Amino acid sequence: MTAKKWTLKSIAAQLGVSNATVSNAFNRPDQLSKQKREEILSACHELGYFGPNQAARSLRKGTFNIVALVLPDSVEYMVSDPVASSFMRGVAKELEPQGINLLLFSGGADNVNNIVDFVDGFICYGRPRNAKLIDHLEALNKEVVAVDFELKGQASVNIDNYQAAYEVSKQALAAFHDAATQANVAILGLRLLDTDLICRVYDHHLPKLNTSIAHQRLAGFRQALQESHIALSDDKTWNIPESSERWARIAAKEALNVQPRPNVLLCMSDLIALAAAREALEQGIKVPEELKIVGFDGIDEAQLFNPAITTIHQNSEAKGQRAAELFMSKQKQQLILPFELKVGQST
Amino acid sequence: MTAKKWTLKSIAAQLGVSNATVSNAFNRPDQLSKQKREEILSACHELGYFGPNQAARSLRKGTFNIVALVLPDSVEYMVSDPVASSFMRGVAKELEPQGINLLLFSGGADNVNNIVDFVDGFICYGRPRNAKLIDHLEALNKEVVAVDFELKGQASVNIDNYQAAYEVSKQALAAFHDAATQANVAILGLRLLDTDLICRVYDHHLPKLNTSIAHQRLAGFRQALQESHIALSDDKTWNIPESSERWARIAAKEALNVQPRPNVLLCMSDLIALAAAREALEQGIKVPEELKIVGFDGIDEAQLFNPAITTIHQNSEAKGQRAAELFMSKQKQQLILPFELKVGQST
DNA sequence: CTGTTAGCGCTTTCAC
DNA sequence: GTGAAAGCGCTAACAG
Repeated sequence: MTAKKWTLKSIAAQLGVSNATVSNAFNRPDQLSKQKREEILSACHELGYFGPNQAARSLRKGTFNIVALVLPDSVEYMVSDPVASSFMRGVAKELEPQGINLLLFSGGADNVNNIVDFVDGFICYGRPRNAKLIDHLEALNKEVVAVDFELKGQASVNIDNYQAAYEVSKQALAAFHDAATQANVAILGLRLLDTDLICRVYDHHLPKLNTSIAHQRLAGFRQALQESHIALSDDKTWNIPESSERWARIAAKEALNVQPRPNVLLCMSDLIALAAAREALEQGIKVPEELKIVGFDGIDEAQLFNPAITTIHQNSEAKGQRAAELFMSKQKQQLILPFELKVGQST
Repeated sequence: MTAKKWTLKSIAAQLGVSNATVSNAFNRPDQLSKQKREEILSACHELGYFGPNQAARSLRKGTFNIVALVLPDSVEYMVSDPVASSFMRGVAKELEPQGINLLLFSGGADNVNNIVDFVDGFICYGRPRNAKLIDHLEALNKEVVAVDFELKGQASVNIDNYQAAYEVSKQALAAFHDAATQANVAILGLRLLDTDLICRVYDHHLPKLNTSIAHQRLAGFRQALQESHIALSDDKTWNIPESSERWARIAAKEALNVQPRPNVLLCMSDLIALAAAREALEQGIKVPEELKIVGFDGIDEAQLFNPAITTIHQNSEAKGQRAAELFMSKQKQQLILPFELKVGQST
């Protein structure tokens, strides 16, 4: 016996009251006596009417209790990244108690037309891969919070990636200060280029540095190198399209095969640093004696690794919470969150 | 200049055609000439009308292109689990190309009222923590796919957890076959009990074994022990509420402090097995010589660990894909997926 | 406190 | 091919 499909109207008729009364019973307790309200609610429960249809309600009110979480790329890329996961956890932690649900959306899409009419707004985690989508989001007439990048006229949450990268590379280079050996640096970059390829990033490939985290970090690395008078030839920077063990291994192999072999690896994520460290150890290269490695993010696995990876720790969960708060407050603020240099045994 | 907010009606007026014509231009190409259609579409684009409002359209049609992914517990618990993430990746991989979006929903909720009117159905990853929700989902008049558990009258995707647990524990016990030493087994269980506590699972705590994966695995472990004539006293099984390093460590500590110390640890997830292995190594216990450890799931990290964890590998991504396929096909099938015993160095 | 009603933006049937 | 109109299920304003 499939339950009869009630509507507010039909249930009102059944109960012998007007539909406004039923609506009020569910939405505006102050509009009717407490007793009547409970009478109605329990009668509805009895009959199997669980409240006003949310789609219709939303159409009327224009609010949805759904927030779209826009991921940098397709949903499937993202979920494997522990940093992104922590971020999501933070967002959910803040939104769930408010009865707000999360809709996952791919940053690879051209536009948000399919979902824009179902959501109250967007939290955008990282610069979407599809540039069209960015324009679209800027033009949008809905609440938007950008995380780890900036969106004209919209709120944002960031850390100072430039400064963080600067500090962590300083740390990596410190050992060479008074030593006989010269630092020989390679950079394993994450999404420096808009491509799916693992490849070297020659200067002529690289567009003008923008506000993406990859470019900011690169600028920080370079600044540190420059201050230490260390040259970085333009065939010593790699692009990795995705923060995964497999891809990072390949890039690490390439970098470690260069002669003379680099003795410093600046990595744009801990996952990359870990992969590089594993590769090095497998090749019998001693870390940190023969090779110093730094990462970025501060994931648990990198701290548990032996040697623990020197890195920039950022609290992704807190970042998610702040982003959600910002979303709900509707303030168009630009938040800069703190980070922390964590010195491990890998430098 | 915020774009004027067009509606189908207003745009039709603007273009001097009827609203049916505009609607058809977007939804039913066969209802008007190709030329007229393109005329209309490009005029709309020009004016900044991106197509019919999806909320209104859904209200009318009753379809949404949104699927709710119901997680076992709050969204924040789940995202950190690599197995769950792979599953999600599989689902997304299948749904995204179809233009179907994923709405995340917490299995801790009482009911799906807040979202049921926005989605075409539910993919339910693991038995929801809240039992009320389960009843609700069974009664629902929408497409539902249950994963890693069963839901009366609904489609489902599973592996044979009982058999898998049986096989992996056989493997753990193999070494004791002709050896002088007796196997001394402890079980680190995942969500055996409906509680947030880390605690021993005495027989009188444990409800009748049900179809949840934890109970199925426990039954498989026990069967293997029984066949090998190994007693398992009822104070040697632990409940861990969540598959995380931190919680698992605590349980592992407890288990390893028991005198005489167990020499076999049957763990219900790789994350737990990893935590146990780390704890053991820190205590100077040799794995596998003094302690054999097996896990469950087959995550990368456990394979990269030294010693590699013996485990049951299941392809979570494929599981997600199959679940999504099943959802779209609307068949009420019960799928059983294969698994694979992976023998590492931990046994 | 209750009942009536307009209308959120759309799809679809029906007559033209 | 087009246009008029009903209605998806609801909320909120308004009059009683």
